[in-house]
Amino acid sequence: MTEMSSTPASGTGVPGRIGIGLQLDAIHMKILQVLRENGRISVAALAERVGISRASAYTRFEALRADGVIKRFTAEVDHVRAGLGITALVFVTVRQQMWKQFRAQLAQMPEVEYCAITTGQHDAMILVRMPDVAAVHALVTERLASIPAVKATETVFILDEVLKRPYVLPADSRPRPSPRRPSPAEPAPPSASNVPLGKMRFVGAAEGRADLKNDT
Amino acid sequence: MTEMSSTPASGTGVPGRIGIGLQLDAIHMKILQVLRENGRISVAALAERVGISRASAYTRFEALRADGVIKRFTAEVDHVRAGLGITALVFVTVRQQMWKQFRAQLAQMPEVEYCAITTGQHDAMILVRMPDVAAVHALVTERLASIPAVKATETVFILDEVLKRPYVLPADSRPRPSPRRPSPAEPAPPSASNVPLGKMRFVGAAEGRADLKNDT
DNA sequence: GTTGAAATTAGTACGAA
DNA sequence: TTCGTACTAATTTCAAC
Repeated sequence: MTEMSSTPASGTGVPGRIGIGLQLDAIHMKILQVLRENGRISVAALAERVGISRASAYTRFEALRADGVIKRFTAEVDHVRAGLGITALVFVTVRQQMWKQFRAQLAQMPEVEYCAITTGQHDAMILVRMPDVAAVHALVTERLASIPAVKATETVFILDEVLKRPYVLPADSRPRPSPRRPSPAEPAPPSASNVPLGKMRFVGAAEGRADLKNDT
Repeated sequence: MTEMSSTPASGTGVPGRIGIGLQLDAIHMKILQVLRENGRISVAALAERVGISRASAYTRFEALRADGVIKRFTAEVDHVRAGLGITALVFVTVRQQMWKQFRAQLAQMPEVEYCAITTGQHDAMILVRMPDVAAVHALVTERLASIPAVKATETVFILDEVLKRPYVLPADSRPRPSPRRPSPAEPAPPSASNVPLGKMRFVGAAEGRADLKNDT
């Protein structure tokens, strides 16, 4: 009832993709930059730091949330302090045409913090946080290995997390003129089509992995 | 500013480990659980959801922040919407005794969202977000390859991020009795010492990597 | 640790530029 | 659109229990 960040008071109540039309300008970026470092800042303070009025800050803030640019606000918890001192990466090779099963099983594993489908020799990378090494072992050998969709796994332990930035924004790399396509006048920067990707030494996705989401 | 081990404004101004004395109980965990999903919830609403009084919620909230259990509050931004549509993992082999250099160079690369030191055949894993594939290529071949500490890299693209949980807590796996050591009476669960780690198929850290933080 | 007050601040709804 | 102001509602703080 007293939730601060509920989003019922917006026009579109569509759960999926909404508001793809919001063009982000420099002020939007600045707002994101502040918010990713201090997610609990008041909108008034945000307006002051960005250099706009409070009313504008409220409007933009709400627009960013409604459009899905800001997906959620979260607290970063020290997992060691919370009792999960061990972090491991599990690289999974998934049996073809069983991706749907794999995803379904993952959803039932709350200890998995992150899972990404990747190119390369493995199909997916999973990051898990566990109280001890034995728990990782149990997870991999008992729970993951018992999933039919899992063909093979390779586990690696994280010794230290050097850095974890809240979120990377384009402004971090270099001030791009605008998130639009470059005008035909200026010399086109190197694109994916004219760059020697072979130098990157990455392995393409295994065959049959192109269709990730619609699978039996 | 984006180093992980920063300790924001709190009573004790010690930069390193502070407040190691806070023992987390079930209510603390519940607070973390709520806060990781909704970082902008008011303390009043938090108290209501957790089932304690407002004052207690404030006390515990502040204690969690001061003790570093809650490291920061952040906004999760849709990187695609923000103009960074490509995510890649770069596995780096670091030249021995050049870890300090490697870390220093990483600090100057804002496009790096995450970096972890791992066991296995590679030494570090970096997650980068870029506007296009060409930018990844440029980063790897020009910026990373030019670092003396970097011996070799292997790049993999992320095709889809299946899940990203705000933060995993022990309560997610199963209700553990307490984050303390088990009493001698109960049968000890399998620990790291008596578990066949060989079945996990993970490769140990390369030699000379044990000393990660104090290096020349 | 909890309840209930006051003081402060946040969020909203208008106008005007 | 953005800004500035006033109004309303909420939160935070501080008191006593």
